[in-house]
Amino acid sequence: MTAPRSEFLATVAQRGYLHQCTDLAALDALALNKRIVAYIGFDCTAPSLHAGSLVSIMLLRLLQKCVHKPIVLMGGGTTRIGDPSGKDEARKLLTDAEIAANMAGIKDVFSRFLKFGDGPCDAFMADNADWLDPLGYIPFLRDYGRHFSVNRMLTFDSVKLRLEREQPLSFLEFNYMVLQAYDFVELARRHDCVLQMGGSDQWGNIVCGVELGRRAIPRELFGLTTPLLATASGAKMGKTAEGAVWLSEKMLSPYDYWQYWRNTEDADVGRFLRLFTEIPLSEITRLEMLGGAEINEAKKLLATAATALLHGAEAAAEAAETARRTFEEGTAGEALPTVALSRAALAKGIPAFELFHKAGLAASGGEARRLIRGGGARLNDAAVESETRPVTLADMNAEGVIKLSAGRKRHALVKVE
RNA sequence: GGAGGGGUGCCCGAGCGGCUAAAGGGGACGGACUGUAAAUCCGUUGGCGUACGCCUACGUUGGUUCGAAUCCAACCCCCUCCA
Repeated sequence: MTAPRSEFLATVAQRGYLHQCTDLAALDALALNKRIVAYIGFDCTAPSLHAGSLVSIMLLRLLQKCVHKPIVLMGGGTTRIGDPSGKDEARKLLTDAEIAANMAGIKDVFSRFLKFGDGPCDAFMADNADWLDPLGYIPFLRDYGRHFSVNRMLTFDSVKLRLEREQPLSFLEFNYMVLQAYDFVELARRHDCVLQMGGSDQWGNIVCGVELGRRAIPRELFGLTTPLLATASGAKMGKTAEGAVWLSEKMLSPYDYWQYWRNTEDADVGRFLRLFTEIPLSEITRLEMLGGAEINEAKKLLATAATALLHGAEAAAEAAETARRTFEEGTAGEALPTVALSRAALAKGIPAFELFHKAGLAASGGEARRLIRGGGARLNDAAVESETRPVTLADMNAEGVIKLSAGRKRHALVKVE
């Protein structure tokens, strides 16, 4: 088909958000003529979202910028079942209190990216527990369950994967698809929502909703998915050694968030700039042409722009400055993780391995010892020779700080409290 | 309900009475090389102790044995085939 003409879909296509769409031409025509309402659903399985959800978040933000109306659907009800898509095993069931707490954390993330309110394009947050909870199960099955062919359901990847791997799929999980489809219909009825978006792993669930809309309302609904992101070398987005790249500063500092983007692989820079920043496309085209070491400039822009969207321009600038001081000047910046020790403890001297452990640069004393033995530990930029070398007040520099490094990238500061 | 197979470290997976904190691979971390990239090569990879060492660990609980991840019993869970 020809390129989309609506501002929203044209941008979606140009910036790399588009994977599949149920009917791109018809949706484009709709988006061209009127304000559309679209939603993406989010699980409440963790107290925050992580970088893996960022494509979806940015997509809702883009929708709003194009003067359409985004709905963020919290899966307060469906989280009680657990989405089997892409998973080998059922996840453990969360309590209602955990779900409520997680929901609060996720709301906080969205408040950074979307404008909420009562205006025509203001974002709006829905919770499917509102309609799933009061729903009696038997009437539900009578009205909607009959529209689902098990044969058809078995052909969807999410189900097929489990069956092929001979992993059990409980009847409860099997229901997830039906409930998510029903969410779409309910949002269409209540809020005139015509489009559901999501990651490509949600395609089956989304198509189910579109089909249910046609049969049960009936009404033409649309689905659009984003590509499932992996780095150029195949690693999953949003995961690092320490775990997920969380979008909450309580779980991942702005500095570490900045570092995550700064360490993007060369081959991903252009793609990530398009998806995770709002830098104009013409500028991105120029940036991704940079070769060799120059591409590092593009990575810094990516890191600062992405961090500014989430944590604000000030925190992003501070992270950038700390990184500049740490890596380019070889000194230390304010945003590095810090441990405070009592003057008395330092006066007495602390074995180096213990200090590295305390500073969070090693998970255990043993790991710290191995780090030192392997030559990866540095104190004020000088290699630590002995595992038990006492670290004392005499090691403090002029600013009263001791800088610890594990490898070239991980640093921490020790201060006297 | 019957007959088989299986549950091992972050993950996969070998081991099937002592030499086993447990092969191999993946991942991760550190080093070299670089550009805070990728690829490659090298090293490390349960906890605690400076150290001979101690503690914890092979689904759970007991048992046999000088000694068990390895043998026995019961229980829990998973898979396959049959009814």
